[in-house]
Amino acid sequence: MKAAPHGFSVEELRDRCQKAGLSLTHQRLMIYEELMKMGEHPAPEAVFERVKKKIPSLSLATVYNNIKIFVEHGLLREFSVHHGSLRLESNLEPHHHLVCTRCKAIQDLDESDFEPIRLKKALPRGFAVHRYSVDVLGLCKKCSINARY
Amino acid sequence: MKAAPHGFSVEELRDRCQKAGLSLTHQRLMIYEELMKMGEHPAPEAVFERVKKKIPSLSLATVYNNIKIFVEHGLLREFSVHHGSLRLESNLEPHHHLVCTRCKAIQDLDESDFEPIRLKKALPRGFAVHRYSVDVLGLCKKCSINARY
DNA sequence: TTGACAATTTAGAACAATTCTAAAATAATA
DNA sequence: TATTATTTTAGAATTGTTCTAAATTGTCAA
Repeated sequence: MKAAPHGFSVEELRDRCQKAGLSLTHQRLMIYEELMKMGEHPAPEAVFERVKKKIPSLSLATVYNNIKIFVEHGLLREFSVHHGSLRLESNLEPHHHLVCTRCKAIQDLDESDFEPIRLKKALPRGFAVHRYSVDVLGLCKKCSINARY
Repeated sequence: MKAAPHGFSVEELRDRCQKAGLSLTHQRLMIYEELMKMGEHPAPEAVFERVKKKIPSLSLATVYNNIKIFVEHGLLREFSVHHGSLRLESNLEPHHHLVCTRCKAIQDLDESDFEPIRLKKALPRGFAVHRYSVDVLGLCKKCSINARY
């Protein structure tokens, strides 16, 4: 559970914001810094609570706004592509997925299409592995064509 | 986008329900069949809309109920571990995840801990791969201990 | 086959996560 | 410093999901 020291310095962030036509507000900076500090795949609510201690006037909408902006500008990523609603899977055979990050389409890939997944190092003690799930992430044909507008 | 012919026949389903102490209602059967037919990683709402055409009195709660029951009994799976809220990722380095399906905890795993992911077959034409993401799914130490009560 | 009991369904309320809105505040830039 | 574009804010609105209690239906033993 070690926190990783990710992210840009204030100067680098200011630079990137400028290039992207984004104002560097106090809120934006504090949210960014907290996100980088937390490192534990936090939910927006958790970020809000932390930053609110430093900026009591902070609005939850501001946190959502900035998260969206950070993601759009590649400063941050979402853990999973399909956060919005539950997606179900009737295929119980071992398999993996081809996922378009733009249109969110999912396609199954046979497990046998892959070389076996192998770890070089041992996993944390006590973790009982049930299965591996590989997502091949990218843009489907349709979306890669539309991407260059 | 081919639909896969998953799932049990009515008789097999009746059998499994009986063994699990579940009634085999008309709604349950229709929801199950539709789920197996859809195959496209549907959301609950989409299942509801389809089955409602056959059973107009159907309630959305029934769909959610049955999905939960099917998942609990291993007749169905969730596409990705459901966190209920957006989870963020500040680590932009290539890496993978260790995920506990019970407590939903996520831990990063260095990409270098894995042998390279390799495909045996070509992916669908036109798909532009950005990255591979491996989830190692199972129970963390704490949860595997609590699991046997 | 029926009757009793348990399981399920239903509609709508409740809840949680997220987005929207419009006015007020702030940052960028000339 | 003034102007303009961007951002923040609070709260309302929306969406996805769960809860509730009454009505219905399925199961099983007699």
